Amino acid sequence: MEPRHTDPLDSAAPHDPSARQRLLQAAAEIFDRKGYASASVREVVEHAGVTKPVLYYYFGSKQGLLLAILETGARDLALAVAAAGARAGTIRERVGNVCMAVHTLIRARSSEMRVSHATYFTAAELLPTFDFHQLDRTIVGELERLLRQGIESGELRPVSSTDAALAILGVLLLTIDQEVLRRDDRLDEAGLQRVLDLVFDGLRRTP
Amino acid sequence: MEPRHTDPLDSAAPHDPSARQRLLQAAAEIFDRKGYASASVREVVEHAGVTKPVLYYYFGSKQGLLLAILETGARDLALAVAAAGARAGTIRERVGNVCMAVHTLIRARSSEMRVSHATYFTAAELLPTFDFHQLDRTIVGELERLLRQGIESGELRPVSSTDAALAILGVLLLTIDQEVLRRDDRLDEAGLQRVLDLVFDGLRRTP
DNA sequence: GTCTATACATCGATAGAC
DNA sequence: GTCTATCGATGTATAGAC
Repeated sequence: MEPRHTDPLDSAAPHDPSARQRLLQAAAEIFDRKGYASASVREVVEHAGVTKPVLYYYFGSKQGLLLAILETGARDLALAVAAAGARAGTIRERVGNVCMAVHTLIRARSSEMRVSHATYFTAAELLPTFDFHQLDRTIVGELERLLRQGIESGELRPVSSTDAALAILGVLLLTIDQEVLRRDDRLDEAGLQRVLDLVFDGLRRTP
Repeated sequence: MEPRHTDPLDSAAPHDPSARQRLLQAAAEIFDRKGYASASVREVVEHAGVTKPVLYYYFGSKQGLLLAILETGARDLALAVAAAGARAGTIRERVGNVCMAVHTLIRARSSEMRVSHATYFTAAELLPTFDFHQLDRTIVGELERLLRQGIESGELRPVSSTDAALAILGVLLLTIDQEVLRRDDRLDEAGLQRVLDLVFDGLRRTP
């Protein structure tokens, strides 16, 4: 009877392979709707169709369940960004690909991503030991790498690649925030592309 | 014995003028550190040096206390943005003033602002009835108004003022997120200005 | 592995005296 | 207005049977 919660990414389950996965999905939905702290494990297990000891068997604690959600989300986001940045094209296109990939992933996995986003910003003292900073560095690092390439090739102006990455990150944060908030006037992919183009082309009138 | 919590912005208190204010400050710090849902009223009143009935006398409930924090924060932020945008100068300077004002206010009142920010993103179902959307519209509206002026005067390119406002909002969100997360590499005012300049001048090399 | 039943703490909020 | 004392509900987690 090994404790399974030592590796929350392992998707195989000893007896009922679906119980663990159902718990993850149910938790994402409930944590999203009521907030992690306000959600009760009773609600989660009922929504997942299991009982409390099942949750504690797989995840060890309520926090372990949250941690598993954060880890899968961060892993998939990092993978999507790396894949999008690696595709061929101009730097502007490749940066656009990264932004679209993030946008798409958040839309596709909204509950998990909203839970991750909320956790990111809520109560450092309460947080489980999860290195959001590493995810940050991965994404910003990928942007900075692309922009530095663009500067060296002459496609972009010779500015600080760090500052440029932050400018792009701003557009990314805008998209993320809007998706997370489910704003009714939120940007679709075309709108995201328009704003991104503004950052590349500038607002100032060139004389 | 009128219930005072009908107007959370009223700063006058019947007997002990400091008790209400001390509760607001203590709550901001505790909600910031542990999260609203995880913080207990016991902790808050102890940290404020009062007893539970005092809290319920002034704010009616734990949620009423949160609401009072959100309202003062939103009011002051809206006032700061309006004042900064009204000052004379080029549009680029005035937009810069707005961003700096937001940046300054968040640094000065970090607990309140972090609590507001976390609430903004956490668990719509749990949220008190607070119209964050109105604050959003105020800030974005002010940006859009300024940018439209800049477009009409010829200082800026003839782009969509809505898209341009979103591009600037991205820089603002970047600043806010960094301050809220207390990142050690977060932008100071000079850095914020550099990123803002990049958005005005563009990343692309102009041929 | 998964169940029933429960232990045990803590929560938000209030009653009633002063 | 502010106190002490407490209520009733709910929380996470676990013991013990199977």
